[in-house]
Amino acid sequence: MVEYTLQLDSIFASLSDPTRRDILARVAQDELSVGDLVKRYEVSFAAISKHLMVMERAKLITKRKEGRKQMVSLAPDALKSADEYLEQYRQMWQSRYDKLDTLIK
Amino acid sequence: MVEYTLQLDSIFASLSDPTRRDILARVAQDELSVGDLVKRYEVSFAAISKHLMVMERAKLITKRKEGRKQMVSLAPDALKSADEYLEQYRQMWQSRYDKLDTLIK
DNA sequence: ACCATATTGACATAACATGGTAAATAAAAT
DNA sequence: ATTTTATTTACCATGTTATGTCAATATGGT
Repeated sequence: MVEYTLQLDSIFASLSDPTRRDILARVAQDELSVGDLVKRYEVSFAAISKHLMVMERAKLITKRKEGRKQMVSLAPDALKSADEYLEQYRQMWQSRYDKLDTLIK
Repeated sequence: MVEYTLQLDSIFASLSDPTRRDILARVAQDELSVGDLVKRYEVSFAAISKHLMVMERAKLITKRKEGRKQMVSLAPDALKSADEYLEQYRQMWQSRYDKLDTLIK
């Protein structure tokens, strides 16, 4: 069986690393260069560059050349498919809460 | 930096595997034994058992002993923290759409 | 007690992830 | 043209994951 959604594999794999989630949160606020990001972590330039590649493959971020810098920002609709995936389950626990609500009243 | 949310690490890591997502979808529908699940995939009993352990650690599923079987079901609130995580970003792309909407009108 | 069924544990292995250093590339500044 | 700055690649070590086989354990049926 197993769905055909390779997209989700890479998105969720990206999100499973705390450094990458942190990077995502930062670039969602401001566009930042790779070097800007490196300054905020204890790891090497190369390590961050690799995290960014993982995130770019998952289409969570986009890069834009600006002179010799690479500016990183949140991709439009970055987390949309992840969200759509959760949607189905959201309805389940929502309805569970609704039932609880009803019981309470 | 880097958040303290180890919970999210294991949830997203769990979801990054298509077999595990598929298992989740199945047990969200019905409670199934480990053996029932094994029948649906081409991999070994042990492999499925391990996938289930990963998902159990992430608190996505729960197991319940019934005789010599282990019945697997979706954990209550399984994906809630993942959903809460996405929530912040949801607002971002939502507002982007709203702006687009405004432009169109 | 014995056998069949269901599941996990131990161990092996191949693949992949992560992170380091150093070399390579690219663009800007001098 | 050379140097400096920004970033990526290549290469290496280590750790983790996915999966397999086979042994061990647990439960239920006869």
